[in-house]
Amino acid sequence: MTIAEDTELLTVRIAELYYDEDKTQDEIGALLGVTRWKVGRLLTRAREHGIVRIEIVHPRARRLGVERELRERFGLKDAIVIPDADDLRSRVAQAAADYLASFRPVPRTLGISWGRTLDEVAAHLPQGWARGVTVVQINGGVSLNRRAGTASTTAVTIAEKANGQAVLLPSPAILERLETKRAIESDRTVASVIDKAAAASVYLYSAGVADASSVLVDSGYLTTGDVEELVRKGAVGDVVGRYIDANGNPVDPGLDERTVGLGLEQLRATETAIFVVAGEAKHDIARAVVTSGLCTVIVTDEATAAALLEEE
Amino acid sequence: MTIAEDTELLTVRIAELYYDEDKTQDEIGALLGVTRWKVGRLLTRAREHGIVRIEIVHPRARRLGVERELRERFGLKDAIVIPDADDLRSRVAQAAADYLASFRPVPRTLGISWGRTLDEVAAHLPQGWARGVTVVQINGGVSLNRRAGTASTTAVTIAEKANGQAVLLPSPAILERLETKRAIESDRTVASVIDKAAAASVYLYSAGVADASSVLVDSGYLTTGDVEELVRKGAVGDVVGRYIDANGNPVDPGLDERTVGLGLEQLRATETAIFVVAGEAKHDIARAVVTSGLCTVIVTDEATAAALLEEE
DNA sequence: AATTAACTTGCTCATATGAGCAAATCGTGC
DNA sequence: GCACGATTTGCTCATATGAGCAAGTTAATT
Repeated sequence: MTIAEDTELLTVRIAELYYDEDKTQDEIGALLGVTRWKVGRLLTRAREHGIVRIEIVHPRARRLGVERELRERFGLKDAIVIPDADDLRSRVAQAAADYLASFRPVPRTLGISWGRTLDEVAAHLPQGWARGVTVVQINGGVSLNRRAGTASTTAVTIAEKANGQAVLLPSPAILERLETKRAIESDRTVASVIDKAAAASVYLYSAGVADASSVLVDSGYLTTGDVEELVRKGAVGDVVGRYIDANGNPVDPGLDERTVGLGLEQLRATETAIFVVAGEAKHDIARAVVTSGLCTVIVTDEATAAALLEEE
Repeated sequence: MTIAEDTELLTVRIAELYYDEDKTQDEIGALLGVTRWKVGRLLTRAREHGIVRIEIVHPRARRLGVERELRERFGLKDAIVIPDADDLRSRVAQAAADYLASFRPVPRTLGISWGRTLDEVAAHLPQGWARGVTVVQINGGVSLNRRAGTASTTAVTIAEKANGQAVLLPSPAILERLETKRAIESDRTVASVIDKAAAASVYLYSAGVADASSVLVDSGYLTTGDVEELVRKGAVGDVVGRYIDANGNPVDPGLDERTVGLGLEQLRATETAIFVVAGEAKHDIARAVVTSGLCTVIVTDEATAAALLEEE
C-alpha cells in the first residue's frame, strides 16, 4: 500500500521532529495539528516503508533477522551472520572467534580442521578465551612441501590462548594407497588422536572450494588435474579434507577412503559442528554443507546467507 | 569518553536486539544478563556515539538541526535546509515551493525576482497553492535578446497556480543612463508596479554569481568585461539585479543607481524576505546576503548551510 | 440509492521508557 | 591505607507509547 503524497510529506516532517529533534509524539501532534495517535501510526509506517532507516554501524554488528531465517529454514542450532563489508573473511573470522569464546558450556575438547579461515579465527581469539580446552585436529594435514606446521599452528594457537593443550594429528591428509591409510590409522599415536577427535564436544571447521586454489592442491596432496576430475564428478568443495557434491556426499568414495580423519557421518552425528564460511566463491560448498546437515551452527556473511536463503 | 571494548560489544548486541528484533529493554536485559536500566543507558550511548544511526531517507527530508543553528546564528525568522543530494537545485526549489505554499498568513502580494532558480520554484509549486495572490516583479528584466518573457513567465506561473494575477515590471533591468532610468521610473505604468512591489508582504528571490554565467550577462545587460570589473571591485554576486560585495553593499553605486526595481534597503526593511540559494558556487553570495540582513528566511542545501556556519 | 467491506480515527488501558536520586563502586592522589 | 571526587548502579516515579477496540468514513459493488 502506497502512502498518499501529502500524508507522506507529513510523515517526513513527523519523522524529523521525532528522530532528529527528540520531540515527543504529543508535542509533534500539537505542532502539526494531528492527534498523537496519528503521529505514532505514521511513525510506524515511516519505519516500515523505509523512510526512517535505522542502521547499526559497527565492525561487530550482526544480522539477527537473517540469522533467525537461517536457523528456521535449515534447522540449525545457531547462525551468525555479519553485514556485508570490505574485509569479509576477517569479519567472519572475528564473529566465529566471538561465538566460540562465548560458547557455553565451554567445550572440554574442541575438534578443528585447518586452513586459511581457521587460521584467522585462531588469530582473532582473545588470549584466555577459555581455561583449559584440549584442541584436537580432526583431519590430517602435515604440509608436504610448504612451511611445515601451517596446519598445526592453528591448533596450537587456539589451545594456547585457552591455556589448554593441542593434540596434533601426525598424518598426511590423503594417502596414495588404501593400505597405507589403514596402516597409519592403526598406529597407536594416530589412533589415539582420532579417538580423541571423535570424542570432541564441539567441532569447528571451514570448507574449501573445488578448484586449483584449494589448500589440498597447494599442499601437494592433489594435482590441479585431480581437482578438475573431481569437479567433473560433481565436487563443489571440500570439508575436513573430503570432497563432496551438492548433496553432501563424497564425490569419489575411493579418495574418501584414503583420507585420514573424522568421517562426514561422524560430523553429521555430532551435537555441535560450527561451520565458518565467507565469500562468494564458497556459496556452493556452503549450500552443500548446510543442506546436507554437516553443521549445526553456521558463521558467515550476509551475501552467503542470502544465497542460501534465496529460492527454494 | 570512549566506551570500553567489552561494553561496546554488549552495546552492539543490545542495539541489534532493540532496533532489529523489536525486543523490549526488559527482555534484552534478561537475555544478556544486565538490568533494563543499563540496557536503556547503553542504547542512549549507542545513539550518541553513532553506533546506531537513524536516517530519514526521502526527497523532501530536511535538516532541522542545521536550520535551528542558522536561525540562531543569523537571527533569521526561518531557515529551510535540505540534505545533500544529487539534484540540489531542484530539491531546494521544491523546498522553497513547499515553504511558500504553507506560509501563513497567505501573502496578499508576493514580490519576486527572476532567474533560473525562481523558475524552478515556480515549476514546483502545486496548482492551487493559494487562492488569489498578486505576484509582482520586484526588479526589471525584460530580456533584451533571448526568448522574451523568460522573466515574466515566472511571475505568471506563480500567479496562475495561485489563481491570482501577475503584475509585470515593463522595464529593462539596468539602463545605460541615469536620466533614462529616472524617466522610466516616473512613467505611470512602471511607477505603479514599483509601488505595488514596495508594498508586498512577502518577497521571494534568489541570487546570481558574479561571473560570466550571470543571467544579466546572458540577457545582454552587462558584458563579461563589466562583470570582471565588478569582481575586481569586490562583487560576490547579484541580488535583485544589484551587485554586492561581501558586506552586502553595492559595489558600484553608479551602476546600482541605474538598476530598476526595489532597492536593497527596502528589501532589508521588509518583514519577510525569502532567499533561495543552492550550490557551491553561491556560497559567497549566500554569506553576503545572510550576514548583511538581506533576508529573513533562507532556503538552501546542507553544504551551503555548513559553509555559512563554519568558522568564527 | 443501498449495502457491504475495508480503512481510518479517537480513545482506554497496560506497558515500556527516561529523568532523577541515593547508595555503591571505582580510581586517584596524598 | 585512606579519603575524596567521579562514575556507575539500582531504583521510584512520572511520562511516553503501542495494542486493541468501537465508532465513524470511505469506497466499491450491486
